Amino acid sequence: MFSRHRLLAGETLYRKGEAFQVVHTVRSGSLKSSMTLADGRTQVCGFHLPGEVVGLDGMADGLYQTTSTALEDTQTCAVVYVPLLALSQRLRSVQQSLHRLMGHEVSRTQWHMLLLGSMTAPERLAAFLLDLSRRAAARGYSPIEFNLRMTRSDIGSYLGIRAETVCRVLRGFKAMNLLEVDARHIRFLDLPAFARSYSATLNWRPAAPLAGRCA
Amino acid sequence: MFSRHRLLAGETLYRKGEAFQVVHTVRSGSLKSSMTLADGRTQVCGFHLPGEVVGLDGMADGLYQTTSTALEDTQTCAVVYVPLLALSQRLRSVQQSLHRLMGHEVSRTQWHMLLLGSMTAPERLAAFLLDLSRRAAARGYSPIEFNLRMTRSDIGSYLGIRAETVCRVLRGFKAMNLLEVDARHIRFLDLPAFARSYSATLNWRPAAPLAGRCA
DNA sequence: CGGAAGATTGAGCGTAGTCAAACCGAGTGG
DNA sequence: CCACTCGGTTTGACTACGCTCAATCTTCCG
Repeated sequence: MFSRHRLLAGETLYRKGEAFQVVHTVRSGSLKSSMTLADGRTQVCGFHLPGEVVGLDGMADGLYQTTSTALEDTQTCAVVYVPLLALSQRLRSVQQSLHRLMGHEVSRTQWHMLLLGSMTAPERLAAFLLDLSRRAAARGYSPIEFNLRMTRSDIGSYLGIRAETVCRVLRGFKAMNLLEVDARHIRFLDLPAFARSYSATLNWRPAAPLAGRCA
Repeated sequence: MFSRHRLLAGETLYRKGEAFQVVHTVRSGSLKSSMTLADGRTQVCGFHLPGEVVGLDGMADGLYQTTSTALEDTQTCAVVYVPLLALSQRLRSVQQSLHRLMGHEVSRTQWHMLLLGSMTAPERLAAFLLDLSRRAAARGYSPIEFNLRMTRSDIGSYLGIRAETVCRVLRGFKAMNLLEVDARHIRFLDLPAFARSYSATLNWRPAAPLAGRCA
């Protein structure tokens, strides 16, 4: 029912269209999941950090809808879906975890629709950074200082803006003394103030990790 | 376990923050679900037609994340969640339907992220119209001719553009002899051609309705 | 009939996109 | 150890798509 996976940066965990057999929990490293249009335009749908769950989008009709790619050396724990289903029929707690997880996936993507449909570029980037900050804190790391694991293009795609715009907006934040940016390292100079000025963008909290451990 | 609800245009089925108790299937009429930012900007997250299911976003943590509003006189069938859970533990088919439904909700919103993040205004509107066309067909109505139940503002919000842009793009389609627009009535003049020219935007298919009937 | 909400259209503007060049850092191989 | 390459990042100049604001028109109800 459980198995380990090891990926190098750039390798895929699964691809759009593959048969959905397992969901994964991230043990270390990080992933992005993305969709692609016929003409090559792609949209990053999410970034996945340790403790989080990937692959639920395959549940709709047994085929993955996105492609999941490692951003760095990454280890996951694959959980086979069919026995998980059976287990959730016997154990109410498993059923509940599974439903909460899926519910969170729904509300996370809905919240992201709000971001993509209604926010300006600086608001999007602020929401993104605050989200990463919170997720870092949730895993026991500093919320005011962390490294981005993804490229500017990935960030831009995720936020519906261009990589160049990501650069310019970061420069803007820097100029306003809101944060320090050194390549992929981010440090907030006054996180509460930053959060306050973009509080409208601060609205969503991460899901609790799947109960139970990797075998 | 089941109960009927009747709404007039503009009335809400549930509001963000309310306790999640039930999911609804739409029996007649139509609804929109939306999220709102602190400063009043809103994002329409979806439109819901007869046969479709509303309210799954409450599953994340027991509170609805969106507000669901009737676009016209509407009837729904409410299904109480707790007994539904119990039922899904006994009947594999119910469990399966529920999971597929949630999976579809995930992939629908992911697909919409792609639209909001990567497509131009005409592409978005084309995707929207083609989606409505397909859903009309799925319910046994003409895919080439139908009435919009929502305002231009709602469409714009849903697509991440302004109502004025919706008008202008519709006028553009009209000028290209792709379709006729009379207020809220849409008629495709050559649906296959239209679908072909915007095939990149055509990528998602609707969920099967929830098995079983309203008591 | 009158009022309100929605739809349409136009003019002008601004945010973010495009294109292109320079820069940087990490690997690789001579 | 340095030169070279290659992806990724940064910056600038210019453009354009879609937004804003405002006026007008239409439709729908009370």
